[in-house]
Amino acid sequence: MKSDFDNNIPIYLQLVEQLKRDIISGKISAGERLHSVRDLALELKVNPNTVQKALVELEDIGLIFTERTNGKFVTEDNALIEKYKQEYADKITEKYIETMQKIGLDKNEVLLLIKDLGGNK
Amino acid sequence: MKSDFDNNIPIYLQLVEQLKRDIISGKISAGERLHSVRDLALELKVNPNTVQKALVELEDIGLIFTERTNGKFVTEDNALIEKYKQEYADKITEKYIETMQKIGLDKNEVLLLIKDLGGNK
DNA sequence: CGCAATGTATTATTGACTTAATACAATGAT
DNA sequence: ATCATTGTATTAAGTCAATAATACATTGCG
Repeated sequence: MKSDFDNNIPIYLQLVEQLKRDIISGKISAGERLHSVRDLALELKVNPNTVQKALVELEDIGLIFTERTNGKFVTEDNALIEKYKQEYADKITEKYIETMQKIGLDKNEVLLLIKDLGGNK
Repeated sequence: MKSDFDNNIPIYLQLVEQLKRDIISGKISAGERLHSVRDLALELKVNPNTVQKALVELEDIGLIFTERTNGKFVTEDNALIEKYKQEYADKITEKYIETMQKIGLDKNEVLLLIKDLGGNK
C-alpha cells in the first residue's frame, strides 16, 4: 500500500480519513477484520502508537469495533456506513463549493470546470 | 474579520491560502497595500511571527512584494494573479473529484450532488 | 533632529505529534 | 501448559508550530 502523507496534517488524522474512505467505499467490507495494529504500522511505515490513535477515533464513531486479543473489525451496521458515506460526500462537496465561491467562481462555472477535468469516466 | 482556524493545520499555511484566495478573487486588488504585519496579527489574533512567516511564502511565489519601512503590497502583475487563479481552481477541483472517486462516486454522481447542494446561485 | 511606523531578527518557552522501546493482559492454538 | 498474537499502556526523546518579549534597521514626517 502506498503511504504518502501530507507533512502538514497529523498522520493519525490522515489515517482516520483514509480508513473511513476505505470503509464507506466498501474497499474494506462490513464485518471484515483489519490488519493488526503492528502490521498496519509496518505497512504504512508509521509508529504503532500512531495507528492506535487513529483506530481509537474510528471506534469512537462506531465504524470499527474491537475483539480483544483477536483484532479490530469493521462494523456490520451497513446503515451506519451508508450514513457516513452521505455525510462525507456532502461535507466535502459543500466545502469545495464554498472554496470555489471564495475565489469568485459560481456554481455554473464549477460545473463546467468539473466536466472538463478529472478523467472522463 | 472572522478568524476560524483549523487546529490541525499550521496557521501560517492557512493564512497563505486565505490571502492567496483574497488576491486571486480580487478581494484585495492588484497593487493594494496590505495591513501591516502587526495589524494583521491583531486582526487575526495570532502572533506577528506567524503572519510574517505566511507573508514570506506569498512573497516567494511573487504574489506580494515588500517596500521596506513602507509595507507589503499585492503584485501588479495581473497575468500572474490570473495564472494562480486557474491553477488554484484546477488543483482543488481535481483533488475534490479524486476524493469523491475514492469513496466510489463517479463524475456524474458528483455533478448531480453539486446541483443539489451549496446554494442556488 | 527626533519620533513613529514599517519590516525583520533573536531567544526562550510551551504544547502537540511522532517515534522508540518496552511492558502488561487476554485469548487461541499447539 | 506454553507460546505466539492480539490490543493496550507507559516513559522518554526529538521535532516543529506558535507564542511572548525584545531588539534592530530604515524611511517618512512633523
